[in-house]
Amino acid sequence: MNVYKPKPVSGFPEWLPEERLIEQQWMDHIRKVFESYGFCSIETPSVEELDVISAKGEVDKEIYVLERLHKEDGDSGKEARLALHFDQTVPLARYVAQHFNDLVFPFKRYQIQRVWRGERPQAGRFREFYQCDIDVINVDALPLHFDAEMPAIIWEVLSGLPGMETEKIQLRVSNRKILLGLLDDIDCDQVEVLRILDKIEKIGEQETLELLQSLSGDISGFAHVLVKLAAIKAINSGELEKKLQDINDEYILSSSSESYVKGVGDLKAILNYLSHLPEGAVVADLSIVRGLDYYTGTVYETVFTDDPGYGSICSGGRYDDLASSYINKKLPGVGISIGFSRLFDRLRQQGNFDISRKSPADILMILPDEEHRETAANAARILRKRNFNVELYHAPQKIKKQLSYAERKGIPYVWFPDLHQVKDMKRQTQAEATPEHWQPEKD
RNA sequence: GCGGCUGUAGCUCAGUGGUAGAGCUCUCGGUUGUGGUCCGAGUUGUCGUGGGUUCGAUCCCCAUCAGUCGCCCCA
Repeated sequence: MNVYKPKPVSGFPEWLPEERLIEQQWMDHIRKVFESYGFCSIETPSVEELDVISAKGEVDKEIYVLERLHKEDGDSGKEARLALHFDQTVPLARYVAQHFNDLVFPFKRYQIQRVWRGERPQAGRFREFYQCDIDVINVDALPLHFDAEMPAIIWEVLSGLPGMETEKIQLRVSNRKILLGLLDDIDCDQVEVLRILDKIEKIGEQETLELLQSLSGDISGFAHVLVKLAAIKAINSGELEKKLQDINDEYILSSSSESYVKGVGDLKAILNYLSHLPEGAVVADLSIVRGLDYYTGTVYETVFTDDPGYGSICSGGRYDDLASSYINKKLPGVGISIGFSRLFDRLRQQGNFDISRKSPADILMILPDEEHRETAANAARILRKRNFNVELYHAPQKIKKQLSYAERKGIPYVWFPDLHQVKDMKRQTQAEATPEHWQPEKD
């Protein structure tokens, strides 16, 4: 016999039932918190036309395109090329533009879907993964309060996830206007400068400085100031103010830049709005700039405090006008996205999950013999009506075998319909019970 | 796309120039209807793929594919 030996497809994760059970709990929790802030749910197709994804110009992302196997040679010119979306922001922009007249603004939506990126998989990096996005989009102008609401929601979501109890995380906030404002008068490649400053935590201040000084343009004389700025971390607006002042005293920043002043002001205001969160939950970190080019103001990143190198598990920011490629309106927005799969897989590998239950069943109904099948089925029906999940064992096999089955599946209770008794597998106790009145003991 | 490491049973891995092993898992049993422990028995592999060296290769060489880590980039 020749069998095809399956191999996992790298970067396309799948979980065992016990892990999937936790994953579903996570999604339920996330949805509940999002909805508690009034966000509504939408779902967009897995694919967009390639023209939509590349509307802003060239696409340097690793995007999967879809192709029909039986496509004929002449077809290619007629059909729009389809691509799997690599984030949920571009589909959102298209969605908002398309349904503009039917939406109520500010439009607050959440979206929990898979996205695809054809990058090389690594720890915490997949080619197919879930993102949980929330965004607020408004017409013409969007209040700054929303920039502060994002981290508050995320903090509530993340700190309430099963398995996160022992994890320390930190939301880092900055504003792109701060560094960009200072770079305005300087002849340099701004994107390249930000890209280098973004690495400061990884490569250190010294190497960051050297990289900046190796750039062409007028940057080298200014590099040490930028490094000092990017190194700033502050847990509240007072500390941020002070640290900026220190640098200003020493180097006489050209803080006359309108953009710089606005960026600092917005960032301080956000920190003040978030003062109700535990200290250190959200910090200002001026090295955060984010790679995506559409962010224009506030930017977010989230890391494990003890392992920032794992990468951001939740990022986002503010954009002035995302949908300009699709509609002739000004639609500013702010959004943030939980890297669900990255976060989930880390906690899974660390063994943070209680994976004792491999089935949603609360009760295994024993089938003692064929004569008791009706009695057993009936008891199961009554219990199901009372919102218990009940599995009726499939064959009148030895009790030993049926119990072993419950044990292996992690089903916490076993019901003996002939004896009118329930066994608590964990406590190893067995007691009389009726399907109409039985209640599990509280933990 | 670039660089390092790896590729042997379902899983984790050992091993030798002369056609392979351990642990775990799994299945069954340990008589009279109550799981996890323990004991006993049993199943499992084209030693990633193709070529070369050799009397002979899973072990040496080359290529290739796949995995993995780092870079790039990002959730």
